[in-house]
Order: sequence, then structure tokens, then C-alpha cells
Amino acid sequence: MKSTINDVAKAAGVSMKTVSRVLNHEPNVADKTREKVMAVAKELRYSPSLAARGLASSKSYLIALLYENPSPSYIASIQKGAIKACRERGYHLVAEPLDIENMVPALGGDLSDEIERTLERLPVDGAILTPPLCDDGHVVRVLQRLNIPYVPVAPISSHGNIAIVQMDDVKAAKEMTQYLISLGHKKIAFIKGHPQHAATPRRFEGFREAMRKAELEIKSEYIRTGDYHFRSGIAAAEDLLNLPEPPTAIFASNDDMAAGVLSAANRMGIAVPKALSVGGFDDTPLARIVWPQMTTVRQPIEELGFAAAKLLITKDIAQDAAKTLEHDLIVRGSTGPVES
Amino acid sequence: MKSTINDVAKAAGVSMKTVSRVLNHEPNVADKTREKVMAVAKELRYSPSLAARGLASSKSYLIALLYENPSPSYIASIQKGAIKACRERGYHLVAEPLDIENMVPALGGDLSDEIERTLERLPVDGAILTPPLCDDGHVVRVLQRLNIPYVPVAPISSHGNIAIVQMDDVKAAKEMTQYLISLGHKKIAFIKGHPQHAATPRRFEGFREAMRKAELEIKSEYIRTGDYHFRSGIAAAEDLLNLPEPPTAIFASNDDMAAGVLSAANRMGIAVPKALSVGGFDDTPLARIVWPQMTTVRQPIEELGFAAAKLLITKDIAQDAAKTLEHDLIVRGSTGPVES
DNA sequence: AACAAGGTTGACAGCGCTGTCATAGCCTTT
DNA sequence: AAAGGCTATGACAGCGCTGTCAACCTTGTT
Repeated sequence: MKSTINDVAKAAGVSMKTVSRVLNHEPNVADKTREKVMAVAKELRYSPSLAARGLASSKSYLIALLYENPSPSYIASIQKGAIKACRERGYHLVAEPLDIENMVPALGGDLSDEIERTLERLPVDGAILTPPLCDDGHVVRVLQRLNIPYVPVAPISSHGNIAIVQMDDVKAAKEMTQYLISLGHKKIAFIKGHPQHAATPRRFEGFREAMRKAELEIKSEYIRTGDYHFRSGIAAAEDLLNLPEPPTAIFASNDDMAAGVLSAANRMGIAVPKALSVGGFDDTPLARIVWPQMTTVRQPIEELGFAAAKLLITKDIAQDAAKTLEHDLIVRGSTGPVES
Repeated sequence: MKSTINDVAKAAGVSMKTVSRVLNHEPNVADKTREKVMAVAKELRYSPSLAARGLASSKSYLIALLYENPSPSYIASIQKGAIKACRERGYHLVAEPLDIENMVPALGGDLSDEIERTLERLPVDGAILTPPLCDDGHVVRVLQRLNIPYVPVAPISSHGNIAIVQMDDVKAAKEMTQYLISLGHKKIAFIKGHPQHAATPRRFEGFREAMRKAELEIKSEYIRTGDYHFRSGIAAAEDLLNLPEPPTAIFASNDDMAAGVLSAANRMGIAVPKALSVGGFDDTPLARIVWPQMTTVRQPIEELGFAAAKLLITKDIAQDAAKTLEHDLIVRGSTGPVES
């Protein structure tokens, strides 16, 4: 029923080792032999046993996706990209949420211990660390101790000389701002996100750069701090729009808050985009659900997952290279030229 | 560094086999021996190698989560629950999206073939089948051929005598409808979902039962068909609210469409919940983002994942038992008593 | 023509664990 | 007291694959 490498070897008239070489794309196999083996393998519908491979080579062909309580759509996108990369090379993706509440401290250790135990049992060949885990000392230390290669996705801090994948929040925010400016807006407000997130200062920095470059004043009352939640967008927008001289455009540093702005404007009878332009960030599903649909920035989340997994698989990790992937400015209906 | 079962055996003064027995909770080990082994294992921080175990026992301690293009938050919830169950028993969860576009037909087979190859390589101990995959003939057939136990989550059709996990859509829709009726509503409209989804007729059925039981008329112009998307909710609501005698409550069969209703009402100047009550279904994150927050039904999605994984792990599959988990009616601000 | 260098192949051990079966010890029954 | 049945334990093989190393076959070189 299930064929082994031995079956293939016999059928192809070569040794098991040669079959193994072919299957692992090792060099020094004659083309003719390689073809023959490939043909036989296909014929017999052979596919190697991960367990046996793992035992013999102390590799597992498993990549772990480590995460902690992120937004479902974020993790789903990362996962999608990572799996794509895994599929190309015969790897598999094991999802390992590390949130404390789900931890079953089997033998009653501390968190580090628990993480270590989880990872020790499953000898993964690499781990993808998503925010905010990528900046968690515990996790990073455990990974280093166990000698598991890892790739942080969009970390705050540098990680010694290992490769990371990220996007350019500063540039993206700058582009959005420049787009608003290009529509004629001068009175542009900005809603910052939660102070503890890595992206928060970066997005604000992009906004500032663009304003400075265009020689526009950044009024302090136009800068609000939210927490990335819908509600904080509403609150900020209400303040902003009740100002004696309200802004003509509001750039919220994520979609949820931008949706809050839209909702507030709607209730206050302020037409979007006629009287107010609204920009978001992230291109979550929400951006297409609200009305008008939201102008926002698409993060290359899936691509980040793909890149991270690929780095792990090809072992191009110790490169000290930050791989920066491209975002997109998505223009939809929530922004328009300033009314004269 | 990494200790083996042999180390434990020596340290405990027993044979490897006895250690193995203890670790696998097998019977016929003296209590004293068991304790001794446990203590030593803990002392040495021993944790078994999945690969070796798998090779020797042809078990993998891996459960696959098979899905195809569902909503990210749905799959994330299922995954969360499933992982929780896995963690309790030392299993791991491998995510395997089966959407065709991501398939890399390595050796150029058809879809069935591709699924089979994917599953053959990774000898999982069981698979969780999420909708719509649970009703896909290809997938089910492959699983059966490979003799991989599986648990369908909320399938349309029966699956022979294997256990399934599900929720009671009929009952949930009935409860929502009865709640609206209890608020004094008599003119209640219903927006159906996409005709091909399993839940669509069930939710409608629940609505009908409640209306019939309350001896309320179901006007045919109050029944609309949508497709579960936001936009179709808007369209349906506009029709409904422009009727000579508009309904005082609209029950949309999912949150996205209900959000569309809210949006349309908002734009038409119809106050919610004063002039119109709106009910949704699913309790997606969106339900808390819209204003007013939405009255909806929380599906036990995470619990479904948990139950499915647990069934697989404990091998209680061949039971012909449908495990039906409880939903919740979540009352928020989008529904209120009918205005007299 | 003899030799070196490199490309190609196979024999074999063993990765860490569990299944099988044999054995030893103990308690019960007749 | 002998036989039978039970529990507790260990010896051993082998799961399917890959790493090591040695052997062989080319080809080009002197």
C-alpha cells in the first residue's frame, strides 16, 4: 500500500541512498539516474515519511508559527503566506499560540519552562515569531537556548545579526500623507495608535516627514492618541471635528480607528469625502465594509509570512539582513479633493 | 544536552520499555516504579522525540486542520479551540489550507492526488474538516482511503456513522426571532444568506418556526435573499425600508449583512433601535464595531474546534453521535422595543 | 600509458522509540 | 503442594530514512 524508499530503490535498480539523494535534491547524481528515480517514485506514488526522515536526519520538516493573541486576520494572513512557502519545499506549518491563558502548566513550571517544553517536544526546524512575541525576551531566549532558528516579523528592536522581515511603516504613512496633501488638504489631523506598539511611532514619523517636506504646519491640537480600537477613533474624531477650525482630513493610524472616524462623521452629519477625507492603515476586511470604502495602506502581511518561512527553510538566516517588503496605498472612496 | 529515554531508564534503574510504559500511561506498571520514573524524567527534563515515537508506533501526535478559504476569524477560532485540546494531550496542530490556488501541483496530479500526497507525507493521526471542506467528496474520499480519522465541523450532510460537531442554527435563529417578537415586533423581515451555504436554510427555518409559533404572518416581501456580504445587506435593507409598510425589525442571517442594514438605515435617517431593530448572526468582531453595537448570536466556534480535536485524540469517533454545542444570544444596542 | 582528481554509487550502521514476546514473581484455587 | 492465572518487567528487533565512508568509474593530465 504505502511504498517505502526501498521499493523505489528496487524498482529503479539503484540503492536506497541514491533514491534519497534524488529526493533531497543532492548534487552528484547522474541526470539519467535522477530521471529514472523520479519516474519510478511518481509511478509508485512514493512520498517519504516525515517521521523517519526526522529521526534519521534530526530535521523535522516542520516550521512553527509562534503567536500571541494578535488579530485573527493578521495571523491568518501570515499563516497563509508561510504555508505557501512551506508547501513549495515539502514543509509543514505547526501553529503554536503561546498565550498564557491557554498554557497548561503540566508539571507546573514557569512560562519560559512551558515554552521550552512545548518546543522541545516538537523539534521544529525553525520558528516564525510574530509581533508582539518577536520582542519577548523569554521566547527569544528559549529559542536561542534550544538552538532553533527563528525569524522575527516586524520586530521593534534589532535581533543581533539574524535576518528579519518587515515593512516600512514610515514610508507608508508618508505616502498616505502625501496623497492627502496632493488632494489639496492642508489641515490634516493624525490619530496615533497605542503607544506600546512598534508601529505607532513609525507611522507618526512618516506623517511628520511628509508634513515637513510639504512645509505644512502640524498643529498640536490635530494630533490625537488612540489605542487602535474603533472607540478611540470615534472619541478622537468627535474632538477633532468640534474644533473651531476642524481639519479637512484625518489620517488614523489603523482601519479600526478610521472606521470610528467615519462613524462619528456620519453621525455628526459631515459628508465623507466631500467635507472630510479619512485615511486608514492596514487594509483590514473592515476597510471595504464601511461606507464609503476606505482609503488605506495594504500591509504585505501574507508576503511577510512567506518571506519568513522561506528564510527559515533556505537557512539564509544569519545574514543580518532586514527584508523589507512593499506595501500599497489603496485609494477608495473615503478621500477626495478638498472643497474650496 | 537532550536526554533520551535510555538516559531516563538508566537513571531510574529500569528498562527503556518500562519508561515507555510510564510515559504512555500504559497499565501494568507498579505505582512505585511509575513514580520513580516520573521523578527521574522530570529531573532530566526529558521529553520524547515525536519523530522517533512516530516512526516506531506509526502515530504522529499531529492533528491536521483542513480548511479552504473561510473567513479568517472563523478559522482562527476553530484553530484556537483545537490547539487547546491538542495541548492537553501533547498533540500538535498542523494547519493545512487546501485551496486550489495555493496548491503546488509538484508532479502535476489532479486535486485529489494533491490532497492525498499532502496527507500521505504527513501521517497525521486525525483531521478536522471545516466547512465547506466537510462536504467535499474529494477530500472525504482521500481521508477514507488513507484511513485517517476525521471529524467534520458543521457539515451539511450526514457522514455515515462517524461523529460530527455542530451547532443548532435552527434553534439559534428561532431564539433571535422570539427575542424580537418579545420586544413587541410583528413586522419582522428576514434576509437569507447565500443559498449554497449549509446554514442558510437552517437559519431561515428557525425564523419560520418562531413566526409560526407566535402566529405571525410571514409576508413574502419581507423575505430577501442576500449572499452574506455587507453589500447585499445594504441592498436588501433599502428595498425593505422603502416598502409602503416597512418592517420594524430586520433579522439578517449574518453580521456582515446586518451591518449593511445598519449602514443603510443610518443613511436613510432611520434611527436604530428606535425606529428599527436589527439582529445579526455570528458575533464577528464587526458586531462590536458598528454603532449601535449589534444584537447577534454567538456561535460556539472555538468550542467546536476543541470538541473536534478532542474527539480525534480520544478516538471517540465511530459513535454516530452529533455533538451539538450551545450558542448564545448576545443582546446589544441594535434591538429595542417597538415604538408605539 | 600511468596517474590524479573529481563525479557517482552503494553498504551499513543507527537515529529514539515502541511492539512483541519471553520471563520472573506472586497470588489464588483445587 | 501443585497447577493455573495474573501482574510486572525486560530483551530485542525494527520502524524508514540519512550520514559516513569506501569503492568505483570517468575524464583529463603529464
